[in-house]
Amino acid sequence: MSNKNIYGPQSSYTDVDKILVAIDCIIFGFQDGNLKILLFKRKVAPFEKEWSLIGSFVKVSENIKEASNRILEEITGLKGVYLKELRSYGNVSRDPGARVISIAHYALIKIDQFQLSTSDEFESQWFNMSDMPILILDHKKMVDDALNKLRQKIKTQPIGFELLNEKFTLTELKALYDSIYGYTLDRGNFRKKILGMKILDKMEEKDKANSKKGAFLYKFNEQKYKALLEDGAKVDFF
Amino acid sequence: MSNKNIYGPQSSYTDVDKILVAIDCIIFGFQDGNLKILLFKRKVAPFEKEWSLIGSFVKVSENIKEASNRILEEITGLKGVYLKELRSYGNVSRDPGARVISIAHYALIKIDQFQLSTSDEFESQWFNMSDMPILILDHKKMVDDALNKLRQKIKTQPIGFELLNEKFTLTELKALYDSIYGYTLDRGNFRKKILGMKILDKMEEKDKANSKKGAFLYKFNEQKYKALLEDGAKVDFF
DNA sequence: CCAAAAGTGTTGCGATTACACCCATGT
DNA sequence: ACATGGGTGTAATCGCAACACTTTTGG
Repeated sequence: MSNKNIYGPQSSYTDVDKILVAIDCIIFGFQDGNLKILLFKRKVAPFEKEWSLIGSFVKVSENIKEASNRILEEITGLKGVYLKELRSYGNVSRDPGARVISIAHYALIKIDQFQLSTSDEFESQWFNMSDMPILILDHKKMVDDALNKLRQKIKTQPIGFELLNEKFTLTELKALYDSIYGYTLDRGNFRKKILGMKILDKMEEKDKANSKKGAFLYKFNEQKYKALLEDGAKVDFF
Repeated sequence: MSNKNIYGPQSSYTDVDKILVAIDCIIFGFQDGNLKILLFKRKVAPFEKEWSLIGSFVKVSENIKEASNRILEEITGLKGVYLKELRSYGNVSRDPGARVISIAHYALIKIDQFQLSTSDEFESQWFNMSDMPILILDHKKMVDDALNKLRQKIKTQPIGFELLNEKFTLTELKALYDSIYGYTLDRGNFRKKILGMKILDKMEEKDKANSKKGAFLYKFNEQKYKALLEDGAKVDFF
């Protein structure tokens, strides 16, 4: 058995293959009770007029984290967006144009604070998860994987707030969970549990957009949440 | 704002950077009640005689999954090993030798079925997690991340069995969880819960290695486990 | 006979579920 | 006054942690 390809005596940095590395972003948003995804229509061949995720190649001189943030900022104009690595997609044949390894990332965006790039270079559109168009390459698989990751992660980490405005009602928060999970939680139990965690600050104001009575607005309190974790409490959202 | 770097009209496959892509493997094992990791001593500069993970560069002609399996087979001689992507490590300065993006993978191995490669090209050794040596580059970070991933994943997926022989005692299984979590579970509650799931088949034989009375051997039954999932049961190990 | 590991039983508490019920208010 | 969404209360149930108890057998 030869170990020729493993790091070791024979290995060097000069006689090995270099490969194109890309970042593709699954951008999630939430509006009107629906989880949404931001997609882009390609204006040139190949795949002209087809829908896809947004992405870019990684430069030799930039970190992966820098590359992913660069893309998101160029598209949304927002800095400090919630952005995490999903996983890599590295099949030889995944992109007929060239051997490209894509490291997919997913982002959670507050749609209200977001406005599409004024540049008209790209045609972009928010889609409900339920009526997404066909996507190029393996982008559909990336979206499916990202949604599963989101479902899993939102159970144990307070990331739902990344999709809502700073101030939100409990009804909105529950609607967010409902739309991500794809089924309906119990109203009463939801508010008891979430309020019981004491990581939300109640505002004075009410939001009367959806009811005559009006619903109190809340803010996520990161300090209280971190204090919880320090205490070694097991934090489980729904 | 320029979108020059984003996929689009100006983008092409020819005028962008190519980068070295590597796989590094965190190889876990379990023996004598201890979670262990397989490390390798480099025999040449740079980092001569220092400990590191095993790895290799990805070839243009091979899928990432193929590359990771190739590495593991060359080292362990085993096929079909449990092997999953951890995440990518892509800082520009992580490897002083060159810009290398590493996609770390972690493997779970049944140590008893494993024997070190007869080749003496590499010096390798199993270490308890508690007395690992200093590792090169960002390999320590990779190991820490892999351990956290393992702790998290073993709570919801039946992957512990990958580290044990096909037949094992409940005491061994509990010791595995203990060593991964770093604290001790209650004996009685552990066996009640795991047996209650009905995904283990009890053998006729007993293992008398660790007690006069002898402990029954069990096998993981994948079919029963999958049936559980089909039923939509929420499966939680400890 | 007794130490030591394997295996079983019991009890109480806290979290979760599935509801039912009140509140405020714009039309 | 009533429909509608907001907000609260409660009883039954489940799961789990803690801990005590029994069984087996080699030395």
